[in-house]
Amino acid sequence: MLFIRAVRAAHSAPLMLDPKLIRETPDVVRAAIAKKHLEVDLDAVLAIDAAWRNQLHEVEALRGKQKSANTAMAALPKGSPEFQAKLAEMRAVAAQVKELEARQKETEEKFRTAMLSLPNLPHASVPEGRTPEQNVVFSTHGDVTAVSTAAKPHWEIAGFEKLFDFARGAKVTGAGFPFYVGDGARLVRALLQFFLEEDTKAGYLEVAPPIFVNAASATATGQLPDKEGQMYETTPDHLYAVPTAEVPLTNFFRDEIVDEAALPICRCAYTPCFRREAGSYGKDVRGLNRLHQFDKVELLKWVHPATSYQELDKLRDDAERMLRKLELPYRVLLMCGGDLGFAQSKKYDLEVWSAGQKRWLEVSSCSNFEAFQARRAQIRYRVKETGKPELVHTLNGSGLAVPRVLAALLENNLQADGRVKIPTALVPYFGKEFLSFA
RNA sequence: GGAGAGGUGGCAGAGUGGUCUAUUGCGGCGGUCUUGAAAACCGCUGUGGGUGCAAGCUCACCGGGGGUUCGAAUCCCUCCCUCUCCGCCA
Repeated sequence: MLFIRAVRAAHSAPLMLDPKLIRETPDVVRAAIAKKHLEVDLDAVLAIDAAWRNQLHEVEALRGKQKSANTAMAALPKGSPEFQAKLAEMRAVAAQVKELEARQKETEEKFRTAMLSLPNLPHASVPEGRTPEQNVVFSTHGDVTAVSTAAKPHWEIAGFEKLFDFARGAKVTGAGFPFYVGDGARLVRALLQFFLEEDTKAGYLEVAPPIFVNAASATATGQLPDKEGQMYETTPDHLYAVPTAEVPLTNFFRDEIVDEAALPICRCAYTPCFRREAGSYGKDVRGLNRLHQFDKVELLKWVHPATSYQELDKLRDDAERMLRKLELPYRVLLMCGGDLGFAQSKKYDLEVWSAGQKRWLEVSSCSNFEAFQARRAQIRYRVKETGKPELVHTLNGSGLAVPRVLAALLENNLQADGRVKIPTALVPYFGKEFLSFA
């Protein structure tokens, strides 16, 4: 039932790539898809497209016939023999239209489904590569070796379970839904406040969005139909708990035309994020590394296509700045073609150094979607010179995700006496200089 | 949750089966007049698809979906949303 709804929403939505791009320069599209190391039968898509256009022409010709017959019949007296003759003739045409239209709609649905299988095309600056190992280390910040001797994984810190109560969370809800208690809760609140203040200072307008969305919204940002099993879904209203604030935020301007002068539009939003993480059990799930519910501030931009890559650099730097202020060592990865998401044109990952686990934790992912999401969500701006609407480019990135920043902070700042030193920039928000597990 | 009223272009607001190719007004754009502006007057006005080098031509769109009919903004079914009143409630 729900699946049908979702699919219907997807098909009524416009396509994700410009069909003209595929018709006119199929080789460019083929090369771009190859860079993402995805298997797509473009020729099949083109064949369906050609069939659909043929059928469209047939239907249009018949509809034109109906239209002119209409005006003719309107001028004739109802009972006249001419009227009767025309009526009989048009009865047959109507039946034909009905049949052809049904066939054409069927083909159109096939075409849309095929189009949904086509990924967004990677930007020219995206490095070649198939696996995560082939991502490029774009930059590294801070000293990774300095704090590594005394550190231990955060879940092994004495008293950890008092502030981060996983056992009771599991009892009350399930695994991956911890309670944050005392200084634990206080630190979460301090980080969120810090992030929102920093983002607001950087020019992002704060928004508190709904944390449930409908199927149409989830489809526009690409959660549906592909990732349906990754979201929590409500009964009986069939709403989805947001996996990220990106979903409600991006949909804010869905089906709207914004002012060209208003671009770039920059917004930030805190929401809890809900992810089922189906299929990821047993892997990197200890402690705060991977949760079903976590807190995150998301950064989102709607920009003019001409400036979207400069805006991506700025967005990435806005996210990075917070890690610098928190004095956490981190690195920036530039994702290679094979590790880029389906919808992204270019993506940077920010990874914070986890001194106790001795590994990098992803805390932000900054992406340019170009017009991919905007086409699906029909978000456009009016070009002043031509007066015509054009698709905006959308960008987003975390700014930042709380639990992994928290994990790194606990591990990197653990003192010999068992307390955790709060970074100077965070002290005004936390209210004290040390977090205590006692 | 109950009862009622509605949903039409950027906005306001007509239209209840047939030149609707959606009346009109406001706003916006262009022009005439003017030293300049205002006023007045004249013209233009949305979105998407297909086709074409282009001008253009063509089809669809009156909240969404479906149906009746030769023909639907208009009639029927269904879903969504808004407003008013009642009830409940943080």
